Amino acid sequence: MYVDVIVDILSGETDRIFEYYYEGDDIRAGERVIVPFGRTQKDGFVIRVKEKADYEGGQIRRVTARLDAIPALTKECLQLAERISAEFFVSKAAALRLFLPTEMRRGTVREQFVKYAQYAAEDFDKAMLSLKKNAAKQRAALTYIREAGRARLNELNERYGSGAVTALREKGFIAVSEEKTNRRPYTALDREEKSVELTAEQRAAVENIEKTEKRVTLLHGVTGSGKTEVYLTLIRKVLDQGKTAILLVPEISLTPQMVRNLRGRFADACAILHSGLTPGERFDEWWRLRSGEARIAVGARSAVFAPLENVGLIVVDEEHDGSYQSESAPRYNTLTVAQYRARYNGAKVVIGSATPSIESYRLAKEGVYNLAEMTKRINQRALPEVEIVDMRREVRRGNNTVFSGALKAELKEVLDKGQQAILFLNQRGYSKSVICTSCGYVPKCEACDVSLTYHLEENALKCHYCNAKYKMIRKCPECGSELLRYGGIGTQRVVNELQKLFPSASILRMDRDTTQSKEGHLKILGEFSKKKADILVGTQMIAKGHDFPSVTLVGILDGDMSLHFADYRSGERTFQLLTQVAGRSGRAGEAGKVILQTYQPENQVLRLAVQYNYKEFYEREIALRRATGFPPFTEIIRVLVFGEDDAKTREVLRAVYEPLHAEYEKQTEGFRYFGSMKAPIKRLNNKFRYQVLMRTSIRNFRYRVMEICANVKVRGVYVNVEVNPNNLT
DNA sequence: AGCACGCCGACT
DNA sequence: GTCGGCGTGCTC
Repeated sequence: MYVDVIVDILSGETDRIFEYYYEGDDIRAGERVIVPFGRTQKDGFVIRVKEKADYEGGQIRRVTARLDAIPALTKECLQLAERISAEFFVSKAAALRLFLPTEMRRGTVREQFVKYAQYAAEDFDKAMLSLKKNAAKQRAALTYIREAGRARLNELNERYGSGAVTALREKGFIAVSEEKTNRRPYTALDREEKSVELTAEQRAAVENIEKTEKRVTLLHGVTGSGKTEVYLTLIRKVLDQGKTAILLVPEISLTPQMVRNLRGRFADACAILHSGLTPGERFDEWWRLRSGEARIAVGARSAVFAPLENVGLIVVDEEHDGSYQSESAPRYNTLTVAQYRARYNGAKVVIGSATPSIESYRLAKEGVYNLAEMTKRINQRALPEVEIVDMRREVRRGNNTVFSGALKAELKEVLDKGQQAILFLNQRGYSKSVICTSCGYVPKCEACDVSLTYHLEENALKCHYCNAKYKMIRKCPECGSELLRYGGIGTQRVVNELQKLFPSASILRMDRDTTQSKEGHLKILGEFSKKKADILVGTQMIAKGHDFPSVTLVGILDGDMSLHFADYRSGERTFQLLTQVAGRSGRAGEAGKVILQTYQPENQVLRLAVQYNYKEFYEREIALRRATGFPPFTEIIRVLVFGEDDAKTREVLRAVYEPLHAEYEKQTEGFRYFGSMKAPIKRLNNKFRYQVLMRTSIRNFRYRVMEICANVKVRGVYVNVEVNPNNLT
């Protein structure tokens, strides 16, 4: 037989089919093989098996070895990889790699075996008699193993000493066998089954989703409306039909909660896939899915590539979350991949959120997606009351700390009552926006209505979407104040100031630095929920999905910071964030309180978030997008060209720019913006970076862009094509 | 991505 | 004279 192979090399030059010969007809598409390549041996993916060869340019060489007992990739994976490669401008090898955990490729991780001792004596009494008088340990061990039938060898060794156990083995009274074990993550999260009665609204949502002919359902349910229970019910039904399911959550920090629910309901039928597992755990969980032992995959975005067959349902929880877009190569969009998989399998996709992304909600409103809504919280509990605190007034009063008077007072009360509080602040962005702390003014681009970013080298403010340059301001043009502030505040500083304010309070910090270790999120959250600390200070990672019954106060220190990110989605992100954060307060019993500190108390996005008024927010936002020409009315396409050699990189930039510009000239009216420039980060990892940025309403223009970029192949210079990137760095 | 082939500068 | 720099071409 002949096979088409994609060699596992990440280079544009080699990213095409190479043909090999295999003696025999038992080789399958989807297997991984070792093949001779030039004068080396390389790993490769068999993507097709055929009777005759097509290659006529020279000798066809033989496959050196086969790597998989069962093909690591299914037919579906192969097809999907092909589409992903075409859709996201990713090489075929890179797309194929997505389907395998890294430890599969490196081969460093093996299956783990555990030795078991088995009772093997023919006649117990005879055996006992044959033992020497002083061999008390051996007698005890033999008696034990007869009772137990079998036991782990190392456990037996510990109890009776390895000498005695070895002696029994030699006499043939016990036999030792090896068995494969699965390394299992989060064993601490196992719990008993608990069935929950669905509310009328939840039942209606389930029915709605089951009934619809549409592939995708957007489940829009307010915070606390019990979306998880709807997912679990749907998964149960899908499993009952003999199918499998994938459940995606936005971040690793959220998996434990979901795992707890799933383990309770489905025990070992669920497997976890994400980067926080140890290599051994990931390897075993992956194989449990591949072999059919586990039928539900849970995890962050990469779990959409779970090696399941016959998928009946893909759930994307918190669908608005930015982490579903892969920001580093290979770039892909999880929702798009989920839809491909669903179409292939005839499965349904359910995307859920309390604050859907503008794009998704629009598709639902237009009838492309099915829409299911849940408007009531379970237990009818009220959403917490949000108080907006005007930080400009604090500044005027001479309070230059990050805590307003109101927040301090509330914190004191919480501490006195022995309750808990969460203080939330935004991640310090890479880009610095400017805000007037006297009046809340933020400089914005006149053309794009996006916050400007301060560039130190040029001492200027720039718009990242159209490259417009503005003079840096020393004074606020609105109120003349010189009290301008750049960027955000850090968690460390907040903790320090807080400790000074409340010396006896115990404070936990949760941010990227403190959650590096394995299951670090879990540890911090665990400590906090066990009430080992009074106050938890953190960035957005604490905003998501955790339940802390005794938290009665949530403070948002810089409620408008996310509004000023240099991003057309900053309004959307802010609304989502505030809604989520507020949802952390008062989840059980007592009503919670939320304090939102801001320099722009009159801002409409904040107002609507405080009222939990998504629909009005959506109407406002979609009108704004239409007016300013941002997605979903246009697509932002960015071609990033980078390389170590500046001159060569510029040459490549020219080579893509020129044909693109010709397209632009042909249909200028289809573009909102077109230009080329240095990337906002001009040099990264020793590489010079340039970009062509465009905003166009021409449908499918991205494919034209990819076509053009695919034609430019220069060694040492890399070209990326991104559509609606989450950040422009 | 590797690896070899091939054509120009400073060394035993 | 040659050792070795990295530009270019090829891998079924």
